[in-house]
Amino acid sequence: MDDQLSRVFSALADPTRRDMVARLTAADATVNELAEPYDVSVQAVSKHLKVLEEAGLVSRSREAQRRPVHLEAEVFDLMTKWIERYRRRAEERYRRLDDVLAEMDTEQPTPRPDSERGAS
Amino acid sequence: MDDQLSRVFSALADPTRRDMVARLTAADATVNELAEPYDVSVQAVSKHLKVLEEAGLVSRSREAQRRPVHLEAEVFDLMTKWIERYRRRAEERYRRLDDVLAEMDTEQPTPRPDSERGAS
DNA sequence: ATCGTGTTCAACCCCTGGGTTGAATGAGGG
DNA sequence: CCCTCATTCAACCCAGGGGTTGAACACGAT
Repeated sequence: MDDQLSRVFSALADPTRRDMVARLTAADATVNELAEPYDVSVQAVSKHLKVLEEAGLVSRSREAQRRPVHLEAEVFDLMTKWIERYRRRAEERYRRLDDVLAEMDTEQPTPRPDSERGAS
Repeated sequence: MDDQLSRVFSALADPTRRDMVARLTAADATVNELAEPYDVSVQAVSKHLKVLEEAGLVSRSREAQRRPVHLEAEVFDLMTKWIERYRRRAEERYRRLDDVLAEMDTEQPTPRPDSERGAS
């Protein structure tokens, strides 16, 4: 778990953390406020927040003794970009496949113009 | 790890699996083909595929001895929907915040019309 | 200085995840 | 029928994740 994208996906793989993110879209909150609905210890929630913070999904300021948690929406774009990029490719491929299938009604051999690759 | 959203996020939290998905947008592939670039055993890759399959990201048909792996792009929408939903809320909140800040130049008390919640 | 509240650190437990190797199964091809 | 290739199952190892409890730390209030 080193790159940011891994951290973000991993952070959101946990239902509790997703719920926290969901709640933070409504308003900033403190650790204790966030912990209240779940029946786990405050420390556990603090750990969850650490994960979200290291993923860049959340930031914390200091305000008296409290450390309000604030959602950072920009990181969502990182995921969206990754997802859209490959979904687009996949769909494009299906489009090509349709073309191929359409051609197969008329022509025969249809070689394999195997396309470019891309890593994460 | 029970619900599908968790499985999808969790599946994509692994760089190797993301890379497989990326490569599968170009063309279907067999387990061995997929395993080739990585220096892990074929069994390990087979396990990765199982994870992707259980997340619904991938399907496998049978073609002679081979079991070509095929990307299922629809599941991406599940994530996109979740992400967009909460990003939208977050942005809307910022918009409201701007309004509040603008009002603070003129008025004083500004109560807290705390908004609705939503779970995963 | 002291207390109380909010938050985090530390040590520990247990279970899952990703990796390994070795053997089993499936499905043509000789 | 037997061999070979592709894939999966099984057993195991080790690191890390999520949970716990108990102590420490950081402030504000008294």
